[in-house]
Amino acid sequence: MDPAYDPQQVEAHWYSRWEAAGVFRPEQNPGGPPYCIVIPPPNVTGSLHMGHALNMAVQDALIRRKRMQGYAALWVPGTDHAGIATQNVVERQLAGEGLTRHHLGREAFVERVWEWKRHHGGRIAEQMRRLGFSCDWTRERFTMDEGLSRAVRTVFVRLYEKGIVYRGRRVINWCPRCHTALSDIEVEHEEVTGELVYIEYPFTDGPGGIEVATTRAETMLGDTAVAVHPDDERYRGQIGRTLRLPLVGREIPVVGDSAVDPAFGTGAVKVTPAHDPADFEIAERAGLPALTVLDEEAVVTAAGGSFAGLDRFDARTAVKEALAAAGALRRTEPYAHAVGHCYRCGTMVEPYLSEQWFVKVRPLVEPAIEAVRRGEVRFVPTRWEKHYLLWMENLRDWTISRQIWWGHRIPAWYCGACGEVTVALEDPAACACGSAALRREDDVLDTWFSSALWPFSTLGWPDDNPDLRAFYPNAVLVTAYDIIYFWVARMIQMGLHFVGGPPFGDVAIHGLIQAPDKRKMSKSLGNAVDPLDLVAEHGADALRLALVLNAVPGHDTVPFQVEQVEAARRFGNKLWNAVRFALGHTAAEGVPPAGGYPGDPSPEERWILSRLHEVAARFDEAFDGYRLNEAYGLLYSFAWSEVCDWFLELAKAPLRKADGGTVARTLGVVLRDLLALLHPIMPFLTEELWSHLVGEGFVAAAAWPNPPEFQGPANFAAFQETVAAVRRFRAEHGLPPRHPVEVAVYDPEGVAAPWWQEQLASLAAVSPSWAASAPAGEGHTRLVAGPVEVFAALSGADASAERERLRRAAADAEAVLERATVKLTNPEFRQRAPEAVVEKEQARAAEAGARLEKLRAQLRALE
RNA sequence: GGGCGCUUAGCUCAGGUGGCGAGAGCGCUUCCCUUACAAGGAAGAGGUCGGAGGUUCGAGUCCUCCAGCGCCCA
Repeated sequence: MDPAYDPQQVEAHWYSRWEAAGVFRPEQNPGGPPYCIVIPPPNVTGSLHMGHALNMAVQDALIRRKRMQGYAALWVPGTDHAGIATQNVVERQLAGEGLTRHHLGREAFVERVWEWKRHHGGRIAEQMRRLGFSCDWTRERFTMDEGLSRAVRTVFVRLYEKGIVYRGRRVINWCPRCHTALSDIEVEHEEVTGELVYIEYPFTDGPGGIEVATTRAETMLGDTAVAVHPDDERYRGQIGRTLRLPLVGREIPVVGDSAVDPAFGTGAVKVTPAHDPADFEIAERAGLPALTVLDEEAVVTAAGGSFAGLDRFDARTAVKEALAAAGALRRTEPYAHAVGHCYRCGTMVEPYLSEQWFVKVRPLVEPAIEAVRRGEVRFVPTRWEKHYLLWMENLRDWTISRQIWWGHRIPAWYCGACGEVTVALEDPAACACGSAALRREDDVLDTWFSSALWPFSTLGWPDDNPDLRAFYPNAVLVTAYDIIYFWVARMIQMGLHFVGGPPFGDVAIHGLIQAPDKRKMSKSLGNAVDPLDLVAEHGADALRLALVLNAVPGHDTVPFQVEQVEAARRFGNKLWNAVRFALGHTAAEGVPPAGGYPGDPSPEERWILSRLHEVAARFDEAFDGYRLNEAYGLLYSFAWSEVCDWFLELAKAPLRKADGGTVARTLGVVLRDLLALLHPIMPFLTEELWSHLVGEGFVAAAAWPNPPEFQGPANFAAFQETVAAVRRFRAEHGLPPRHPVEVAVYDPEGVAAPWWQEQLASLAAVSPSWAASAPAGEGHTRLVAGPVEVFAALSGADASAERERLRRAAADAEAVLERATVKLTNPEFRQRAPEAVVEKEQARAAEAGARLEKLRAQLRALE
């Protein structure tokens, strides 16, 4: 083995070996209970970003551990077709050739997208392999696959038949750049400072008028009424009167509607039914016409008279100027409000009246709320449950049609003869009326509609099959909180409705990656780090460990710094070298892939074995609660601060001897278990080290460690403190680390054991004599290590520095004693605090008191 | 306007159900190339736990209010 860990070299060859051996398939553990995770499918257009890396690192850790625990573990990979995003990508490509999709026509364009997908759609899968994610690629899925498309179509048809999917004409969110409708949650609201414009609409039948306020002045061209609250005394008498719309000249009525907020603006609102969802509802109630004045491009239509042809923003300026010229513009004031933007392209969304397909959410939502309330689906951490419920309870119908070409085309046909709509699983040849003049719906479905089916469509639904039976419901869904609404909520709805049970038991939520500038990491903000760059430099293992260590459950953000990845890589180097050290001593007898714990371990071995048992147990507990940061933090410090810093050092002395007992074996077994415990998060390095240390099978397919309980030696802490005391003595006196110091150990309580002698020589570079009583006289000082005292010769050390050290130590002991005494002299503390706490405080006081006494005695001796 | 999260060492952050004598990584200081590792080891410095009240024998941890930062929803 090389003296240094090289991630590139280690990570080059394992993935293909695992895959070839079928390790990632659930068939690996044929008898095991099923455990399934479906991946939140990334966009087929996308490349792996840090958020994916974290999300998938968590899933891989879960799945690899379950696999080692004997489960038939299945992680289904795949991508979604990302309708709008993918179409945008290919359209951009076409634009480079001076073409639009309309030049090609629908069929050729869709074929072009498929071609793009064949060439570039596999990128993210390659990146996932590079990161070591153990998906079952033989079950890879794509939302546009034949099978998944059939699932989509089946769901659509069945929901239509139940009246849950319907077609309707209303104001929806429209992206004028993508030329499509968007659902409510695909609109991102951004606070902007705009302008509230006050316009006077004069009465037609007398003097005066009504002043209205709006941020979108151009929409006044499409006003068909002014609405006021029926109880608003200012306007009560005006309802039923008629106003003349400035610039346009149209006569419009004043109507009463209780949806109007009397506190907003002047309390009178202009009603533009075709360009505002709330106005549309008012218009429906009042029987008002809707006039479309902005077209699909957000350009003023012919209905806008002289403003026709102007872009919405130019129109806004022009209308305001015209109003001012006409004397109708009363005033303007700055106004901060949230404006919707397209989540795919960032363009300002325009409310737009059009015919769309919707999902009626009420019937689906109720069972989905119940499933969470009853605990059939559990959010981890639980606080996300509140978000979920709040959202579900206030849901509006979901707009599912998209005016694009790439996606699942809606299976609806309109009859040219009778006008009937036919929705069917199989393409119909004719309408029920007998006419063959059928025209298929042009629109496709929201990509999220197909994503909602992912937990079962990937398993072969609607066909009954062994995968669906074994792996539905999935065990857990791992996702960032930002797609709870987009995805999680809808999966629960669809799973309950179509498969009869919730799609998963647990929903493990993690945060979003935060860049060092404290903002969300994103390409558009320019603060993104490419995970593949980090992998190239530090290795996938280091990246994975760093991400998971920093993902604290319950936090919105996962802070990311390159330094953390570097630290994780150094941890890898530490492990590498620990194994390298062990190999020199374990090679002869080998380390078995499981078991092999010593029957008669030395005290040092018992110590590390007892710790191994405790750490493994605590690791499992934290891990099972999805507290992976805690679980791996535990392993990190155990590996570094206990195994390497102490046990490896303790092993050296026995290993130097001809008969080292079972130390080599214990070292091998402890490291082996450590590798297995770390494997789910650092798959490559642990596999490489396993091949050197164990040399048999894959750790990826090894049994999960279950180290037996051992009783560690009493007073191991006193030993560590004794070593530390000697080291500190040298450091404080400026003596080199192994500078000879003559010491005598006084151990009145008899806590020291025979093995101390050898280990003090090895770790502290001293060969103590054992004093029967506290040595008196000058020329030495006294180091207090709990119940043990070390008398160190002062030759070569500065007595005044030593006095200073003793004074500081005494002050420290005094402070501790003081704090403890205050508590203990409080009768209420003794009475009310639990006994264990009181005892602990007493012990602390006793220890500090004894220490103080010894230090003072020594101080007197040196003065 | 409603809801949520955050504020702990120079920096970035951990600290389930209150017992903390407050931890980690990075950075900093001193010593050490001791044959696992200098990507390292040993020893150390560094904190009125955002502010003010309250509950409690005891508050970084629970409650109220305030300030600042961030996110979501309307």
